[in-house]
Amino acid sequence: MKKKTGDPKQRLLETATTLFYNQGYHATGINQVIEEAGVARASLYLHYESKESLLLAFLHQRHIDWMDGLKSYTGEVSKTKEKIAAAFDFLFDNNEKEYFRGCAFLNILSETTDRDTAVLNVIQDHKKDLRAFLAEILTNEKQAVKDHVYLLFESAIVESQLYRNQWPVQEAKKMALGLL
Amino acid sequence: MKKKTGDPKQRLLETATTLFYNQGYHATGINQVIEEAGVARASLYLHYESKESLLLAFLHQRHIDWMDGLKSYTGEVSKTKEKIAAAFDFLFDNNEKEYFRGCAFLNILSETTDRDTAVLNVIQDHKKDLRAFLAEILTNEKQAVKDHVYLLFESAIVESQLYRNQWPVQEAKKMALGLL
DNA sequence: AAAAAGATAGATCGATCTGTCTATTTCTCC
DNA sequence: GGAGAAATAGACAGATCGATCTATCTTTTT
Repeated sequence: MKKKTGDPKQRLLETATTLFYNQGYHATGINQVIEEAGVARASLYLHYESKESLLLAFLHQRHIDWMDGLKSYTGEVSKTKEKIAAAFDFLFDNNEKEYFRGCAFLNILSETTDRDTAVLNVIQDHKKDLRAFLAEILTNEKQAVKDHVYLLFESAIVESQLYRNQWPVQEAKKMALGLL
Repeated sequence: MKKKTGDPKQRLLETATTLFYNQGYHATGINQVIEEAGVARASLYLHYESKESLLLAFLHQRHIDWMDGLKSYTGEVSKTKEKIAAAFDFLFDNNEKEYFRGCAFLNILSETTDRDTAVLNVIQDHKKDLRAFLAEILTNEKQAVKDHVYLLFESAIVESQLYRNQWPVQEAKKMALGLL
């Protein structure tokens, strides 16, 4: 029993976020979640009907928070190139803050089969939103450039997680800016 | 009990490959492995000292097989551009054969924490080998181009898994060839 | 103050988990 | 055919899994 601030539902979501993100979904047991959230077992099932619904709640909240973070970075500047640069800087800072744990959605994707359609949909929707957001910044660019920047952005996330190093973010940033 | 061809050790590795790759490491239990391999429980621990060592054997074999497959594609042609095109074609065909299950190494990476140093090392070594292999094909190109192609190659894998669609492979292929 | 809702601890469920062990059978090789 | 290795089935251990349930306590609302 650790946390004690906020209401139980909020603490469960926060704890699940930390655990699912840092050790994975299947590697995290419900017992650990309730223990670290300081919440009774029955309270979990009062607010979430199953472990999977807790996962969905986590992904949903993560999408909001992550996109908000990204928007706060790109919103600080006005030019297209600056916004793209800011987007990569967001990845850079995230890596520092979250110890190169990579993309929460892609990580869960790896644990997901085609049968988990609800989970798969949330993940795909998140990436579609991200892709649309980048495309809007690049509104005056050709579709090929929009796609290209998106693909570099994605590999920056994955590869920095893989190598536990910022070089993919910095390289991908240079390449993306070079396309504009 | 399903498989019955080949020796038990081989069947265990084949079954573990299928299961770890398609449903994930933590989602796969040892019981399912031995049941589908048609092998006694004791036989598993005769050949592999733990579940993790079976995972390491899977990753090791997968590295060999996957790189062999890649080399057989690029070995068919002689020009640099053709080899890069062939590398992306390999991804394309892999997606068809393996139902967009993506990169075995990146999938396991998502289930791996910093404490699993043995697993993490195998994954990083695989990607280093891949990167070196692409760099060798691009031996006459600048380092920035080598890195760029590598990053596009990686996102082609990840994004086609995400969308269950070949467009990222085809787009990344065009972009990579456009750099040369 | 009474009623309703929220939260608690903890027992319990059946299933599954990784790993060990024994005892028996099958195979290989000389 | 005989010795030794390999493989087998299956019991077993001890822990954990996700989920349900009861019964009690606390908080909020009216």
